[in-house]
Order: sequence, then structure tokens, then C-alpha cells
Amino acid sequence: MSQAKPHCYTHPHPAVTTDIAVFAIRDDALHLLLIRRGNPPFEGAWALPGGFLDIDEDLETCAARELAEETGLSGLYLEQLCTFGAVGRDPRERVISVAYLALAPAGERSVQAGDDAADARWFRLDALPALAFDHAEIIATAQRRLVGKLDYSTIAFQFLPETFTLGELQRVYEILVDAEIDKRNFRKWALALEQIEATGETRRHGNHRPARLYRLTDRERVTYLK
Amino acid sequence: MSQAKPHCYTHPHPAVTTDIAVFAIRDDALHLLLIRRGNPPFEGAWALPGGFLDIDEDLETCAARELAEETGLSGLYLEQLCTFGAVGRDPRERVISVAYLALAPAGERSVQAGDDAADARWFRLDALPALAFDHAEIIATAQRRLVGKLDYSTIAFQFLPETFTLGELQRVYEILVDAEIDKRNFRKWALALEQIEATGETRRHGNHRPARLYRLTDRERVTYLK
DNA sequence: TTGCTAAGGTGTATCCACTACACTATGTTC
DNA sequence: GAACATAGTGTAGTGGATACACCTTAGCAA
Repeated sequence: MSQAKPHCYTHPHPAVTTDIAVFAIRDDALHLLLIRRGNPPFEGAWALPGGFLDIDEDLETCAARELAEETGLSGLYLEQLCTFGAVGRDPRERVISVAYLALAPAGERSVQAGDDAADARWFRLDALPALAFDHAEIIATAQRRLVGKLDYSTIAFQFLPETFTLGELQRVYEILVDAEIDKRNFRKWALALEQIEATGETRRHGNHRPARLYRLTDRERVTYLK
Repeated sequence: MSQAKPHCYTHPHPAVTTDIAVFAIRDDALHLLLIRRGNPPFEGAWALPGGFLDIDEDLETCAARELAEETGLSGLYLEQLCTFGAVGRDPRERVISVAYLALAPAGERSVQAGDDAADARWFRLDALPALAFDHAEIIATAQRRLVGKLDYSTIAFQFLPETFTLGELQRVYEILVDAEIDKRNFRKWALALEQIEATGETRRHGNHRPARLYRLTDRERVTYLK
């Protein structure tokens, strides 16, 4: 390999993309955000939002940009998931995709398709349509990561808006682990983490006693427990 | 974006490489395998083994191939770590590097530099030389991953040869967590995992009672605990 | 052959974190 | 003011992690 010429003259380069698996909790169920492809290949099929890396942008910047362009969402929690690069995963050319995991807080303004996405919609994770490329595999990996991080990090708090009740927090965990949790034990655990604090406010909602509101002590941060 | 022409005609592609952080335990200390670069940039500097992805090979295949070419090691435990793609991390051109974590069992035959590596050597992790590119950052990430997986997986068993004693296993853990561990508690824990079985053989080593040998029940597999 | 050396191998009591479990409090609505 | 619905609270029990000390068995040297 010559040291004068860039490597690109001696070997063909693959394309690099990012794909983003955005989860949110809506209507008491875990949902995933998909876009309908406006261009071939897989035109008309549902897929993860994402797209090609610009030659002078960082990977995470690319993921955030593609997400904003195709779905209108921005400012979400975003973490790198895994890189998928099987030969033949894209019929056009060799494509290496750096997958990201993103979580949207409840109450997020609804999504709007943009750029080369013909549509953008939330799907219940247990009722996904057929997916383009190897996106089903990416989603499975993302879900494993999400559930795996539940009990040693505060990642699940990213599903909540700035202030929330302990009942809402518990509901998030119940949906994610798909099981009922004892209320007293959960509250004891959540408060012992020392990651949340009462705002002093309460929220009235329905014909019952109002709930105390809490916020993260360290907003914009996923911390690791133990 | 046209659907007829490949994307490579409309946008420049970055180069894609793999880099491999290979750990091993030698002389009662955690070591890392580095190569001395035989070509610019950073010619003569120490760096992780790794190199450019061939256009028709899978990512993990590339990592295994580069590792074998540059250091002579093959058949190691290999897992994808993280992808590094900061603009400017390589002075030649835009390079996206998919980093891998590898573990070499004790007693591994010694390494030999090959391909465009001028040298290949094990370094104590607490005495690394200056490193090329962003490899110091990759190594820090790899070490965090390794230590983080210790107590919910059997990843540390990959540091041992096919058969080993409980004392050797304990020593691996002590080096990795950099602390002494109670012998009785450790043995209770290790046997309760149901991941190892006695071979029935013993090993004489020094002027003391011989130790029972064990092997993994499920060789070639890192399992997740709890 | 004896005894010194050095690692191999074993059990029990304590502590702490997680679990199971039921009732009162306080708003709204009719 | 009664019915409703979620908010909010404490204690006893259990099981897994921790702390801790002595005997066993081979090599080696005197």
C-alpha cells in the first residue's frame, strides 16, 4: 500500500450509513418509529430511519440529522448500538450501517415524514410490518440492549418527560419487562437510587388523589447503578 | 438521489477499517497486543492491529484476517466493541473504524509480526507506549467493556486454556478486578455457575498438593449469568 | 524419614438486599 | 355524602453474598 496516495485509489470503499431504532411508550405499549421508503430499493416498504454518512460529519451527528430530516424528531437520547456490515445486506452496493438506539419521551410531538421518507409512523413493537434490509435484526438487537440495560442503568427514565409521577415510572418498567411490579417495592427501589427528586408539585389526573411529581436530579444523563 | 446509479457516484465514501484490542493475562498482569506500524501515517508508532475492510468480506472476518496477518494469532474469542468515526481521526482520509475486543488464552504461542506490521508485542496495560490515531480511546472503551462484563458473563473464562485449575481462574478474576478475592467464596461462586466441570485429572505444579483440573461445559461460548 | 514449604481444598454464621403482602389517604364525580 | 380510582405507606421473611481458619497433600532439603 502506497503512503502517498489515499487508500481510496487502491481499494473500493463501502458506503456508510446510520440507522436509528427509536423506541417510545405510547398507549401503554412499547412502540418503534418506522418510515416508509420513498425510493428504491424496497420502495414503499417500512424501514428504520437513517441514511448515508456525509464525508465530513460525525457518526452520531449523522444519526441525529437523518432522524430529524426523516421524522422531525430531535434532541432524543441516542446511543450507538452495533454496526451491521454483512456482505449483501444492501442490494445496491456494499453498505456498512452503524445502528443507533434512541428513546423518545412520552408526550413527544407527533412525527412527520420528511426528506425521502414517504411516511413516518409509530408501530407497536409486537405488531411490526415487514421490514426492509436487515432492519428486523437491528431492531431485535436494539430491544435486547434496551431490556438488558434496565436493571443496571437509568436508561428507562429517558421514556419520561421532564417531570413525572412514580406511577408513570412504574408503568414504564412494567411495559418494558412485560410483568406487574409490586408498588411498594418499586417505589422503595426508585427512591433509593437517589436519581430522582420531588419537585414539590403535584399533578391532578382523573377522579382520584393527585400524585407527587418527580424529576431526574441529573437530567440528560443515563447513570449506571451499583 | 437517483435510484439507477449507485450512491458512490453521488457522494464520496469513507474508508472502513477494523481495529482489534487483544487482551491476555501474562506474568500475573493484564496485557494488550500492539503492533509497530511499518507505514505512514504514524510510521514506527505503536497501534492496535487492524486494517482496511475488503469490499466483499464481513466485518468480523476482516478483524480475524487482519489479526492473523499482522500478529499470527487466530481462533480467538472476538466480539464487536464499538465504531469510531470522528472526522479527522485519520490524517489520510475519512476512516470509520469498527473496533473489536479479543481475548487470548494463557499459553498462547508467542506473536510474530507480519504484513505491514514492523513488530508485534504484548504490553502491560498499565505501561502502554504512545499510540497512533485514537487507539488510546478504543483501548479505554475495550477495558471498560471487559471489566463491565465480568460479573454478568463468563467472558473471563476466555483467558484460560482448555483445562485450568480453580486457582488459575481465581487469579484471572483478581487481576481483572485488581483486588484479592476470598478463596472459599470464589470457589463456591464458580462452581454454582454450572459452567465448568472437573476433568478428573489433576495438575502437579511446584512443591505442593496438585490441583484438580476443570473445563468449560460449553466450550467456545460466553454465557450470560442470572 | 522427617519436617518444612506452599498451594489445594473445605463449612458456617452473619448481613443485607430483594420479596411478599394490605390498608389508609385524598382527590373527582355523580 | 357516597362511590370510585389512583396515591401513598411498613414489616416480616428469605436467599444470596460476605467474612473468616484450618486441614490436606505434594515437593524438596536436611
